Amino acid sequence: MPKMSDVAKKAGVALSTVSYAINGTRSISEETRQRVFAAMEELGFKPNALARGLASKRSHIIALLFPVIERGLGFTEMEFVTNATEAALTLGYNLVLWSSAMDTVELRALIQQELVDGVVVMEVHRHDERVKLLKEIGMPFTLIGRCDNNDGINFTDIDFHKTVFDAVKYLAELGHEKICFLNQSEQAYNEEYGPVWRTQTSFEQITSEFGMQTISRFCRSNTMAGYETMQELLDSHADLTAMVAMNERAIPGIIQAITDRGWRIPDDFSIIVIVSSERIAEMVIPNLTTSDSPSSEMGRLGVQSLIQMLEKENPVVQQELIPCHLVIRGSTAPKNILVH
Amino acid sequence: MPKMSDVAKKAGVALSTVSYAINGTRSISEETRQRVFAAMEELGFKPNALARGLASKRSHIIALLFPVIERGLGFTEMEFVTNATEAALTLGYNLVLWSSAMDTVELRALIQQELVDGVVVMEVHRHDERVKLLKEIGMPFTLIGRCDNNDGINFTDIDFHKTVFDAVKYLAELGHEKICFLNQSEQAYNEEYGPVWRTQTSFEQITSEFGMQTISRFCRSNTMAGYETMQELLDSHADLTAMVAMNERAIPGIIQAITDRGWRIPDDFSIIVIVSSERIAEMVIPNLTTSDSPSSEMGRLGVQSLIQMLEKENPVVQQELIPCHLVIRGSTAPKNILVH
DNA sequence: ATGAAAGCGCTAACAG
DNA sequence: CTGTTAGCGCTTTCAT
Repeated sequence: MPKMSDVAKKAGVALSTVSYAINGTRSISEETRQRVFAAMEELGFKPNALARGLASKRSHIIALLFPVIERGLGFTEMEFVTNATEAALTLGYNLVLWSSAMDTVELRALIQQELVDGVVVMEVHRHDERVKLLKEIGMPFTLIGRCDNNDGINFTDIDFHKTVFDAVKYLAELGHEKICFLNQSEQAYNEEYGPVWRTQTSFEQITSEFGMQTISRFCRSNTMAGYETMQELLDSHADLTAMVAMNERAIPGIIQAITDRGWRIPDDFSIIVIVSSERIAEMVIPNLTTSDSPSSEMGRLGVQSLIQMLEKENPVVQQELIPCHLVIRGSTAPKNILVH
Repeated sequence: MPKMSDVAKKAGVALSTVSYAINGTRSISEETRQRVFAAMEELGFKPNALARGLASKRSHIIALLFPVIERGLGFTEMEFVTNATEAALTLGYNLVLWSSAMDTVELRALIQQELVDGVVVMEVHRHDERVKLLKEIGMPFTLIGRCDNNDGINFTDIDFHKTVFDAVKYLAELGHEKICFLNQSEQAYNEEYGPVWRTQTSFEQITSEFGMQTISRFCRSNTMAGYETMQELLDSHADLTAMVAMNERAIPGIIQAITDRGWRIPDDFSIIVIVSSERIAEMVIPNLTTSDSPSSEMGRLGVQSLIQMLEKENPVVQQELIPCHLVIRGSTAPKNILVH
């Protein structure tokens, strides 16, 4: 592998000149620039990342604290990770994966290796130990999600309030008067996991603004839980005609419970799945009306935001709230005037 | 951040002694070892990854060439990535993500940065340019999947033949005589993408061994393609009673096409989805009989295999073939003796 | 069993 | 505009 000194020799310049030519850190006469690049080309030279990082104290590596599989998700995270990787690579960074389930001790140990320049944090909770740690250490970071107090903190999050609002509004316009919200697990809510906590809060507020009764349920993320929760729900509220759900894995159970009652979707019951994706929508027939998660965009933005704070001399605090995108498909319809 | 010289000073030993104590690269008296570790503890010292890598020429970073979203990608890949990350971290390595869609020029450029010690390659094709490149450069690598010629190459792959065999055998035992295979896209087959190519070949061979007619279809990975392909298929073969499918995203369309004919699953038609997962199985009611992909295991094994070849002085070539695990659920039943 | 010192391949003062 | 050189924080030979 050729090194910088080889390039310098071949170009007939000092080693540092090659470095400056590559990094553009100081002005260089066009002529020597040409010669240096020609020499690099000829030798197939690529700077050694480790040496560069050690000398400059910038590794050009960022870490992604990404979720282990457990909660309801899948596609959306994958999309997120794909786009984050792509964005990082495009900007000349490498993305390493760290588990979001890591405790603060493990996290601190990894950070102290000084391998990464910054961290993108997924699965953020309202009060997040990891965020506290990153702040304390002084490691640059950006959140996918947000905490309770976000002063001076970069984040990219879904606009859950607008997402819930749009869904409820759409159902209300279809004539539905009793709308239920089916959230993820109560445990996630108690842990104040952002998406679960925010959507719950927003739904309560929004239904009250609409003058509606607030009906909601927590539900673990699997088919059986969806079935049972939905059974219980319809037993308690026989006049329910619509639902907003944020629990992809419970969907088949929910649909089954509705079908078992002899009701049809969307004629007798409408359902919108929020923070979802086209792929989930198409897994079911009729295709689901969903509010699609802006995962790809967030992956890109999160990384870009982190990198700008690493590279700009005085970075601005970026706090982006991106709404989900409502896509109307086959699982929603005007309220059936015939009562069930 | 404390450095090694600080530890050495505090412990009253030479800098190199600290290094040897940490790496165990040469014997050290128990007493000094104690002192060194006490000093490290006290200072909260962690070796700098970049410096260590530069000096030792081993970064303890490996790259994962992982797929962009396009093919059937989803849960299984996510599981794979999660476990690979976990395994790497456990063994003291960091995993960086590189896109599997990268061409050989980009790949070469990244490799020449000498950031990574080895590469785990996903989405392997029978004749894979990237594999050729890695060999040529002399970069250690392991495949998730395999090529046509695997002499001396480490790989971890699914045992597609056994997977197809088990599925066909199970259906045959249920009395089904005409069984179709629904594969992924013809394009993937023409590109000789491992899973698509191998399952196709195996299915042809196995049905012929069973004395069955070989009926198969390629199908793009979306609901509509599934619907149309299934329509055409049932038009051509009205006496078909069972199917093996390796195309998760086409499933809803397939089911719809069956239902549209007035047939019920599994009474009138049985279906097994291979190289799938419990999560997919549960997305549909009745829950699908699937042959689950050993993604987690492969993620772990792939990484372990790569790391052993990086660390052992004379590594053995590891070539693992892992079968999918048939889980019988609600989409398969004995052949209905009443013809359709 | 331990120490001294020469790099690893770069970046970034410092000097002209 | 360019060259010289002192590190970055480790590993690893070479001594002792």
